[in-house]
Amino acid sequence: MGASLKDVAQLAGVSVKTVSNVVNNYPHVTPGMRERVQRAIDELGYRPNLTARHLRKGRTGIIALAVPELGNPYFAELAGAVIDAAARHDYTVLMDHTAGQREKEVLVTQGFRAHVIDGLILSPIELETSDLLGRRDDAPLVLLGEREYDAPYDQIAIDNVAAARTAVRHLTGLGRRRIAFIGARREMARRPAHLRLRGWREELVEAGLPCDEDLVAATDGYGRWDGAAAMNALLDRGTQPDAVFAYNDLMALGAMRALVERGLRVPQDISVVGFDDVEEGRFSTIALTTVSPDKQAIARLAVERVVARLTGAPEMNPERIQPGYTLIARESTAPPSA
Amino acid sequence: MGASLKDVAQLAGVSVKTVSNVVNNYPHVTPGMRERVQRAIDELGYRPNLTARHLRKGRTGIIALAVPELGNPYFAELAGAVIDAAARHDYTVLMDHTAGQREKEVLVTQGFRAHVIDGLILSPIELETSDLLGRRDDAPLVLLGEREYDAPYDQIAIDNVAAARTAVRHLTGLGRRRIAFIGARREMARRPAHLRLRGWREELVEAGLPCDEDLVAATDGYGRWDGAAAMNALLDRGTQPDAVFAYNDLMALGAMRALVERGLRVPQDISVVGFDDVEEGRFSTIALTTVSPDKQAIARLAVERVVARLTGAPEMNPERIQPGYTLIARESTAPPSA
DNA sequence: ATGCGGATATATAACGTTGTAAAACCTGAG
DNA sequence: CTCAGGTTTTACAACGTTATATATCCGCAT
Repeated sequence: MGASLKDVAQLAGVSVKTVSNVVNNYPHVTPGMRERVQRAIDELGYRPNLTARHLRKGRTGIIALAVPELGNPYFAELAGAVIDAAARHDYTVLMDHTAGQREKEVLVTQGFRAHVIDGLILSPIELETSDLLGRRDDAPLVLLGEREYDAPYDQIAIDNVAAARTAVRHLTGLGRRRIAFIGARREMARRPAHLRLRGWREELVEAGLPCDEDLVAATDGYGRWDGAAAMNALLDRGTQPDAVFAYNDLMALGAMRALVERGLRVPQDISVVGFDDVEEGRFSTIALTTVSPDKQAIARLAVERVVARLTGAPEMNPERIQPGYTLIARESTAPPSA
Repeated sequence: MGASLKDVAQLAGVSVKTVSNVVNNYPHVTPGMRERVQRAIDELGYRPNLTARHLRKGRTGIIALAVPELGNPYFAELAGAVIDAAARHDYTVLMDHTAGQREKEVLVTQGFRAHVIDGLILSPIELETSDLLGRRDDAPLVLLGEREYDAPYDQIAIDNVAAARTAVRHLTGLGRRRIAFIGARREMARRPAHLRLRGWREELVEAGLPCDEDLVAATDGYGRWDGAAAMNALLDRGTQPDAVFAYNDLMALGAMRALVERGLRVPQDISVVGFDDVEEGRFSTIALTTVSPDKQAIARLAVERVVARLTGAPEMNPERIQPGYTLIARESTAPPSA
């Protein structure tokens, strides 16, 4: 197995601590000594055992990032950004996925991998506020995503209601009048927690346009397939929308695919707007109009927040931070063809 | 901070080891004792310190997975599969990405996070065989992906040459005659390492069709944008292919987008085949024909291999394992329109 | 010479866990 | 009442580090 400090010390004929001092280049070490020890280190190919260091220091330098599903490119892209941001602070990221199951989310919340992670960034889906209160683990926790929680933790998310309203306003501005919403999960269809749905509703009400339940298509999951199924369901039941606002890009893409299969033209017959600005939407045959949250900022802020609590200001007041977003109009939206 | 075994022992009035025995439910513990200790555990909210356990046992239960880029859905989907496979063996996955840079790949190879990971699954891009020889770290290493290495490590990859030939044969079978290849990295264009390129060439030669350099479009990266750029370059320089075989789905999708923008019809004017079977391709407006490697099998085999070396058979002979693949014909390929 | 102070090296004790070996405790047979 | 034989519990050491406090060294002023 790998050599330890002791082995190096023995070979160099010095004390263990001296080797440690060299390894961590502690200032007060004679150049001669430093070289002698270094030679032994090289000869044995010594590499410090981080596990031991972790135990001694009580810190591991690892942050966990728990997302529902890596297969969703939004989370994959976000994960990449988080890994980079963490690296800038010398932290490593341990990935986990919850499949959007409440049970797993709770598990992650309650000291998952106790003591091996210094902090946790979680993007929950089913988690409830009550699950958060009475949390025992004391590792800093930052929440991401669409849900808002009444709990003392940092939450980083764009203003989903406003963003959704911007998307819908884009459609109404184009002259669309029957705007459907795709992606309310069945169980939550009428819960206020669904911010994007709320934004859709608010904007339509304000514009004096219909926003009845008929225009809302529930889904089971958040994937392309769910989007396609919801779109088909909507059309099958006779709803005739002239535009669709989807909960996310994946569902929007699925919906577009369903529309094309039925011979409907996007954007002329039905315009489509997504949410997330996943790269895939940019390169889709019909490029997708979407709401683009600032993923870099989200990742950066989340990491900074965790790191700040870890180094120095643990009792900092929890905040709700709202990074920016932009609406990116592409090919999937246009005025109705006369 | 969290309570330790010592705290629990003190509260329960027993020895530290007894508490440890209860925690690990060691058989020889009196029911009464067990209950008394359990009560103390609950009262203090004790959670075992995994770091200490790791140090003691010399194992962490963590395997690292290093991929070039999480933003590429192929790797994201693969990562998901690896995480699941690892979970089945009670291992956790630490993600890292190398951005496809040789330097980072080498770093990962040489005992990255020494001693905190038990094993490593790496999907290299630029890594050379020489980087692998003389590796000092003794954590099991499994290599994934298109490159083949002459080094004593397990390698898991589908038969890329055969798979590429299958893809090309599909095109020739459809009556396509000028089949371009997109995605040879500039530096490697003529290296034998590029298995998919080799397959393309072999199949064309055997079919007596042209496979000159003019039909090969080099790229810098592996993304959608690179695919689009390569496609445009190909057409700009006057090459007139009637089909394109792309190194991966992302590039194929980018190429399709470029073709549509130029007013060319897919599949009629130019047919397109990708590689990876990323979900995105299935839902693309023009569903993408592709080679589908068995990702579940790849993930499962990689994890099993690592775990096997970790538990029991460390000196097992390194093997090259080839999981299966299928060609999935969808809408992006068809016979030329007369 | 003697002593002082700063720089360099060391011995020892933790961090929280588990393996080992030995101690304490039972039970029932002689 | 004693002791063998088993079960249950304990003390102690170790995993590889680093912090603390202590020891050693050196040059230089007294």
